[in-house]
Amino acid sequence: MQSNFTSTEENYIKAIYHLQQPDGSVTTNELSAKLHTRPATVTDMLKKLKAKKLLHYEPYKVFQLSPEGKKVALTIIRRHRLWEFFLVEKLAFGWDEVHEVAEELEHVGSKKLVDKLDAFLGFPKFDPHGDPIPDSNGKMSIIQQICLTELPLHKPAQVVSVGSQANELLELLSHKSIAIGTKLEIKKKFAFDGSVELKVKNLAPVNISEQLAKALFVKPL
Amino acid sequence: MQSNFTSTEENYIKAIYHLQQPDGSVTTNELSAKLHTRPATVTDMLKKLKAKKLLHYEPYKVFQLSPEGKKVALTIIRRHRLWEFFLVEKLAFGWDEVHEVAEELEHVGSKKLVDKLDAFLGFPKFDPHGDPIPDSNGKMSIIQQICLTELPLHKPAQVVSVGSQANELLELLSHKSIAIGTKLEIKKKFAFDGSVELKVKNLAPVNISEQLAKALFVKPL
DNA sequence: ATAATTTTTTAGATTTGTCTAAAAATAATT
DNA sequence: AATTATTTTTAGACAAATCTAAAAAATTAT
Repeated sequence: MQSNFTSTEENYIKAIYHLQQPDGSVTTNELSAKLHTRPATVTDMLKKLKAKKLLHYEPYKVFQLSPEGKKVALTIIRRHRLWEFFLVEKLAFGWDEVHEVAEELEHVGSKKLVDKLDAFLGFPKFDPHGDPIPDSNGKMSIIQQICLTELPLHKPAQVVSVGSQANELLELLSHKSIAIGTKLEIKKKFAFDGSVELKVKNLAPVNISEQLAKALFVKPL
Repeated sequence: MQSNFTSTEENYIKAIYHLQQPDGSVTTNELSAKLHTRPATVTDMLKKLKAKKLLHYEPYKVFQLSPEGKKVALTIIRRHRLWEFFLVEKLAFGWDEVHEVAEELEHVGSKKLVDKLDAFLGFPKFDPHGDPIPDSNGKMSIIQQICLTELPLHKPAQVVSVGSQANELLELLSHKSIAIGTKLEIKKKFAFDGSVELKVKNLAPVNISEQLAKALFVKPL
């Protein structure tokens, strides 16, 4: 009864899931870019995933996961986010250095392991990046979060997630002393370049670029 | 600076290490049997490991790990035993059901992960089967343990390790209520079949076969 | 609507880890 | 010592995941 897909297949499934969120479909080129493989390689895998009934796919058309594929994706995401939580909460990793390691741990498939880990961690609902952790049935909590660019001036809010796990982003955030849970408010918006001036309690105001603001998601308080 | 061997290579290295203990050398057939692959397949891998300077090997001769190979083996064994400890102590796995899962986790190579896990667990010296855990330099504690077959009559002793992790063995031990740490003594030895009668405090005497006695290692108290 | 461009797929090759069958080397027997 | 048996290696093939180069389909532009 254990899933039994290769790590490679799992990586494709996960990538398709993320690209098709919330309800769209995905193209060969998008997936090829995300996984850093050539389009020809992607095509081969699409045929394999279709044969395993995980994917709705017809040649030259856009594609999306089947319900079974989506279920598999959620179990992989569950494993990934539980391990991230473990690494930060128990092993004292920085929240910006867990992604690569979790990327490996997520492919250990034992359901018993994952469920016991979940229990050991106290059934956490969100990972250290603020992303929801699916439970053993694939259900996730939804956070009402908005992009920092949509936060009104002077409205207190708390950072709940970041738009990607790119190292460059995480490095910049740590440099600016911004992390999940940081409470902040916007003091000023600059129309010229879209940059905004943030105020975090006890810290000097910082100016962040529009790109960075777009990668931050907050919950108004 | 991360090792960077494939899981398959790591499995060969580990198997060679165990077969060559304490100082002997290994044959193609032995390794083939241990890994359930054909001798021809083993030969291919031996050439690859030799090319990577992990193995002393000449065609048609017995072989053994080079010092570098041994170092790699010890890091794999370290990972395996730390994860076994984690699974039993933190996730409440039975000590007889952790082997397969640890077999997967051991291939996650991040040194930082392993060292932080080690610290989280309190730098344990022995895994749940009583086997010593190498430290981050590859050093292991040695236990002065003897085989149960060598334990004198009426000498109290404590089980410290088992000869293999075969499921059949672990099942039998759990049926007989014998585990690592169990204190026992031998009440009688039967010359006819080598079986022995054991007494564990608060339990009725049990008779165990010679095969089983050979798989149990104890520390006289 | 036809031509040009982009996207996607097909075809053929490569690497890793495996296999079977046959050949070569070593070990055991008579 | 010569023959037989066993062990090990070589040779050739296959599946998985990747690549490059070329062909086919779809999209965009003129």
